[in-house]
Amino acid sequence: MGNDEYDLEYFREQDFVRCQCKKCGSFFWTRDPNQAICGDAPCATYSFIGAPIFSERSPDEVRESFLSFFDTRSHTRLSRYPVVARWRDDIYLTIASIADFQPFVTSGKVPPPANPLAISQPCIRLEDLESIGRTGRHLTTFEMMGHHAFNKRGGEEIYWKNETIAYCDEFLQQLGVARESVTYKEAPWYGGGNAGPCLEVITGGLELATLVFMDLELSPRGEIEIAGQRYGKMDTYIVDTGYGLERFVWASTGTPTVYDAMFPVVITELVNAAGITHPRETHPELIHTQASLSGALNRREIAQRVGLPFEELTRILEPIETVYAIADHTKCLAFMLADGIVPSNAKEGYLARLVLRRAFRMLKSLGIETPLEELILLQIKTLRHSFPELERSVERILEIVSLEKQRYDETLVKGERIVKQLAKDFTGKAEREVPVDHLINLYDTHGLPPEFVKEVVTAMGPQSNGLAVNIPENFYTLVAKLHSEEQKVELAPFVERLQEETKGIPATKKLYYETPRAVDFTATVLDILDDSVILDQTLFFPEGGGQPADTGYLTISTPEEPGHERFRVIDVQSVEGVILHKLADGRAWDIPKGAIVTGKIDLARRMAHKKHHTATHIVVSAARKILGEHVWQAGAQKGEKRARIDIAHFKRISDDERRAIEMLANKIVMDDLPITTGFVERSEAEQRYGSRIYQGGVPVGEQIRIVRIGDDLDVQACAGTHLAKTGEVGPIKLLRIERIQDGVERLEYAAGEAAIEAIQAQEELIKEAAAVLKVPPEKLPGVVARFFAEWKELRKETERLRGEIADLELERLKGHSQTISGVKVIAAVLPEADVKGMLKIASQLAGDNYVAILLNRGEARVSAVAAVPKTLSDKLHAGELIKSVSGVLGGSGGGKAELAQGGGERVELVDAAREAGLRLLETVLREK
RNA sequence: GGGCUCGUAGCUCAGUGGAAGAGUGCCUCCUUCGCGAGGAGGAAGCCACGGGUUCAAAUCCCGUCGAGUCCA
Repeated sequence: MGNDEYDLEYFREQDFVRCQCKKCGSFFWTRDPNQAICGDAPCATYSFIGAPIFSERSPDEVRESFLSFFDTRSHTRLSRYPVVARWRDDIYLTIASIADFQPFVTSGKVPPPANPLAISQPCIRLEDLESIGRTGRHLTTFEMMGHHAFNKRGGEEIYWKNETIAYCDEFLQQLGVARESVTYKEAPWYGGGNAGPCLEVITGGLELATLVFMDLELSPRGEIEIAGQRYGKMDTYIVDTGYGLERFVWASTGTPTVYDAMFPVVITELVNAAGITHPRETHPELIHTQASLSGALNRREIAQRVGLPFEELTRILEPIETVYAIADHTKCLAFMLADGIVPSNAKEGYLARLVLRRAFRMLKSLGIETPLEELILLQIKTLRHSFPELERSVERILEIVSLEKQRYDETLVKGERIVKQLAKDFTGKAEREVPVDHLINLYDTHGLPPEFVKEVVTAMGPQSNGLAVNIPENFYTLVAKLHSEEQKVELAPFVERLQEETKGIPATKKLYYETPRAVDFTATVLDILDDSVILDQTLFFPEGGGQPADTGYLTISTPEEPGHERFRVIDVQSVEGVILHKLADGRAWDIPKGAIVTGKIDLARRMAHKKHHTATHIVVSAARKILGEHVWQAGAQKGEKRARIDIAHFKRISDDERRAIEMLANKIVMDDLPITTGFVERSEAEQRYGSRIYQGGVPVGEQIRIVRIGDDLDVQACAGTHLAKTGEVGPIKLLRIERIQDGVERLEYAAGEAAIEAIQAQEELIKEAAAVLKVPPEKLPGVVARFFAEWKELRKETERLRGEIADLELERLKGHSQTISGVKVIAAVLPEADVKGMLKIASQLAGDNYVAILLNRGEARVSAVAAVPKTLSDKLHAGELIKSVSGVLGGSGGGKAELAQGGGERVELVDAAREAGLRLLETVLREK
């Protein structure tokens, strides 16, 4: 990016000068020709602490003044998007206002909902979690106020750089910011695959806004290099501005931190609950100085500047910093949970759990008893004027947070036991310090942060035997390193090639939408690609949205020879609107280009898919009714015999809920509601139905296909084939529910004929089971329970009887002993005995100073047991003895010196094995 | 989406290839005016489930189900 990017008419007209910062060397534009530094942290300090830049404004006032400023300048005001970015597959959270329009609007594939537009978008960023509360300016949740203009090369330009800066200048002046105090700093921006020149808008040492002129995208053959990657010009160029709402509020109050400006109510509540005093009251001057310097210097440097030991400064600041962080986290959670994130061990749910657990930990560290959910509700109360929608979710938030608290407490209790056990394991060892890899392992597998491990070990006192826990500075980096080696596989080049090759081919006409009930059609062959045929139009539905492809036949028809050759269609795929029909046995090349073909789809298969697809919409809508508004489809797969959906829910679905969902789904079927489908303008659909239409994913294109059941009972953007009325689905049977990850439940169900088949199969199972027991099916549970109880009784009885038999055998065998070299020996074949019994007999014989070799004789296997009295066991190893006996039997064996077992399959050699054992005894005992 | 743990008596867990264990709780009896407590004895296990390897599997391998946790 060259310097000319910033050499703008507006700057020249307004008598700006371009200067270079004496400290950081970056270039900036200012109306003050004597300005030496860029004015940004860390080059400058905050000059507005205690001296607001303009008159005090509430968050609501700042937002309204921004939006109405752009209202009157022909921008359309948009309502906010959710903080969870469901429309994107590359990020979980909405991290900027422009994120609402990526990737399809920014790339030009989809027109913007309005142009130009203005929005105040709540965003969540968790990258700097550790800094929250400490720096005075970092927030996990902030509102990015943005005005955006989407320009297309060759089209009419909405506006570009000059207007953007003029708007900014004017807006700041309207608020009362002095013209000369504003600096525009050049700061090339890149991120998320895009890049472009950018100006940071700074006053009072604080960056209030960022004006990005996005016109580059990642491109391997691009001419511009930024941070080691190559970028090329985009087909579009976009004004992407971000005005930090919280920064404006802060600048208007001049409080020590942005938290004091944004969360006065929550902070007061927390300070009281913790029984501390805000250091603003106890150390007003210190706080003023430290706040002013906080953008420019680190904690150690500030301590030096104010003449306090580092530890002393930390002691004063730490409690209030924790309060700040809790205030921040409660707002973050209010948005996350209200927008439907379900805490989980994976995906966006994990991020919610991360924040929840940090909040729990911080509350505990301050000794605050107030439940977290109450603090979140307090946040919602203070936010309700701007975001009334948060209040709708209060009940669910209460339940989720208290459930999470319970889970958190459980892992801590469990963690404490694990750590104590670990400490015990170390008592015998020479090491007096827990190795780092142990700490990493505890965190990775059990979620126990090293600080917690240290706490527990310290609390053990003398019991820990002086065990030390030293936490390395870079602990979390080490954890990250552990995971960094997992690399992802690249997008298959195959798909890219297909995209390349289908570029010149017109999109296939989709007859399956136009004539949904048709079975056959005629079409012209446009091209052949690999194993696939491309037609000008088709009835074959390509795989997509969890619905498998249609199958069927293509038949070549020439006027002379109608229907002379038939080809099986085994798969159908859509590549950028071009539909590929894959033929069996690679026979696509047997069809000439330009040929007229007739196609016929497998109707039974298509009907089964339709039923399962419509059933999917019905089940999701039923689940939403029964479980709550947060239920969100996380994935789906339809088939001929069954279908499944994954939905977000914060606890296991109970049997009662399962039955209620099944019943409601079938009621929707019985109500025989009409299903309407049709293409609608994207922005119109979004405005009318909200983001719930994207349950099944976000389609590309200006027009999206909307499928509605009844009177908006369920509305989704969906490309699949559907029935005309819910009654056609037939019965819906929930087959099973499994939890595929924490917070995500998978429902499996069958619809139509498949449902009946599933019910019949279940019936058959019960019938078969009942037939075995010769009882009527309804008696099954009772009888099975009784049988199981009886089986356990009998097992115990057998055990007892075996013991008795062993005792009897013991006495009998003693009468059959022989003496070898002065040692009493019993070697016997006990045809009926079991291994356990033989072990018992043998060990008792050994207790009475006999050497025992016992063999049983099963149908296919001989088991052998040997026992040697303790006094002899150093001379004669029972394991060795049994090895030689078992060797004869074609097997092996082993065990302890006093008791061993083995066996083999040569049943006919039992007696030979016994003899072999005796011979070995003779040899060994003679040597003794 | 990927990684790592775990599933054994009602509960908490040991056992890592050769006879299923401990602590705690439970039951009975003894001691005591009674309670707390102490002593003696006892009951309690499909070692999650299904395969495989082996003479032998709670233990090793594969799969299923259930749970925990970290990372993107």
